[in-house]
Amino acid sequence: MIVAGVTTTRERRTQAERREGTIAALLDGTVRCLAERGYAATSTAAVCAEAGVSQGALFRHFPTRQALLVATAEHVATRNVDAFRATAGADVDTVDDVVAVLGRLRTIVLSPANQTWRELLVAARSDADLRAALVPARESLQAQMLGAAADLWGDRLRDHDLAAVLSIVVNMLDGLAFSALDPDPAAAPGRTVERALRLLAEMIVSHYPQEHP
Amino acid sequence: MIVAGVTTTRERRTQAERREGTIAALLDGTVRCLAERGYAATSTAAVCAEAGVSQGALFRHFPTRQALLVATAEHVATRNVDAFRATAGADVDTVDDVVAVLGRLRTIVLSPANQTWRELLVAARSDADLRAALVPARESLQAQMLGAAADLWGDRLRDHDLAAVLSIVVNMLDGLAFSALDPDPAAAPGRTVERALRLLAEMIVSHYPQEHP
DNA sequence: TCACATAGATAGCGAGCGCTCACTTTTTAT
DNA sequence: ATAAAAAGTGAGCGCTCGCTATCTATGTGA
Repeated sequence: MIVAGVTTTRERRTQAERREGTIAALLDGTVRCLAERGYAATSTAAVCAEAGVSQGALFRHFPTRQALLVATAEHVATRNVDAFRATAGADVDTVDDVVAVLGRLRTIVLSPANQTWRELLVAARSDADLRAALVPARESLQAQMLGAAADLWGDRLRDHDLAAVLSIVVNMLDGLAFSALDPDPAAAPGRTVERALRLLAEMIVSHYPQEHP
Repeated sequence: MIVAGVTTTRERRTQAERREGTIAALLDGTVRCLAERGYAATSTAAVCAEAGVSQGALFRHFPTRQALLVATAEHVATRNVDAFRATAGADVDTVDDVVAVLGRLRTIVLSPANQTWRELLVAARSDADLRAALVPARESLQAQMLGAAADLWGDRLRDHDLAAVLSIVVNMLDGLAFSALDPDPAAAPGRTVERALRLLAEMIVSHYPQEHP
């Protein structure tokens, strides 16, 4: 005990603040574990070590490991949409514009938050409960990405093509991220990826409705 | 013991035949486990149950679980190339031709053999040894797919665009397969995938070098 | 035929997993 | 001030995992 008037360095927090703090630490720890070590190595013990809390604290707030993972999925889903929206507002007039946008989208897709989301998607394939829990987050994510794509290309592509272009772009970038065997990005021989992205940009721009000069 | 002349139902096999038989059973069992239950649930016990052999038999032929998985990866890599090559030889003159080819490629990508390969790719991301072991198979796979693509589009696309188109197509199909949350394929709302594939086909055909009539 | 090498089966070990429980510490309500 | 409630701790339980040791069955070469 400390003499009155000289407070300890430990700050006083309400129960709600403590609760939110450790939950946030657990979610962040889970994201880091999933992105760095993968789904299988994301044990409750590993998450707790990363978050700096005890296992008892984890199981106070999440009844099961899967509940923690589902909460993490919803956590990163919102982050991913925000990052995706941030790319909107750029120009997409020329091929070079589109190449720049695709490059920025690529770095977003390779980010830890997206890596986490992908890890959970794969795990959900063999886990019916996780799969069901991921569906809502996934649908809202897709809807919001479509909205962001409309901001980008809304006056360049008709609605009919918008969703299709979005599907091509994000699935290709996801496919690249999934099957990247080299830890270093852009280590592919001959810069195939760069050429593929430029070709895709050319294809997209050439499908803009013709303007009559 | 049975009287001479009346052989038992059990056939007599050489040691080499027994060996190859159980190894083949183990590899097939591993493929089935990976495709149906996923990487984490592909335990040595599960594989042995699927293959109908004992754990002792498994560890006689494969010193470790990872060795079994690496062998399985090389096993399916060759299968995948064969399936991919089989799509070559079709026409790709019209948009409808290309749509048909993309549809066939899509079913190949969704096959169990490819699902297995994808499961191993993801696991390799957080397992340096598995990753290193997968690199050769992956490179030969890419090279052979490029060869098959040349058979398909060799006289329609110049070399410069060939690898780029291949990258777009297979990465998009892989991305679709990776992030498919619905067990039923083509259950997406509004047939977005079909429209995306058709748009991609249109884009590819419209990038054929112009012929002067 | 028979000693030997190879193939396969079975029991079980140590480690790590998800999770529980008895307990202490901190905040809140009276 | 004090009792109740909530948050957080850490030892440990039951279980499954990859893997080993020991044993039996089967084919091989002399």
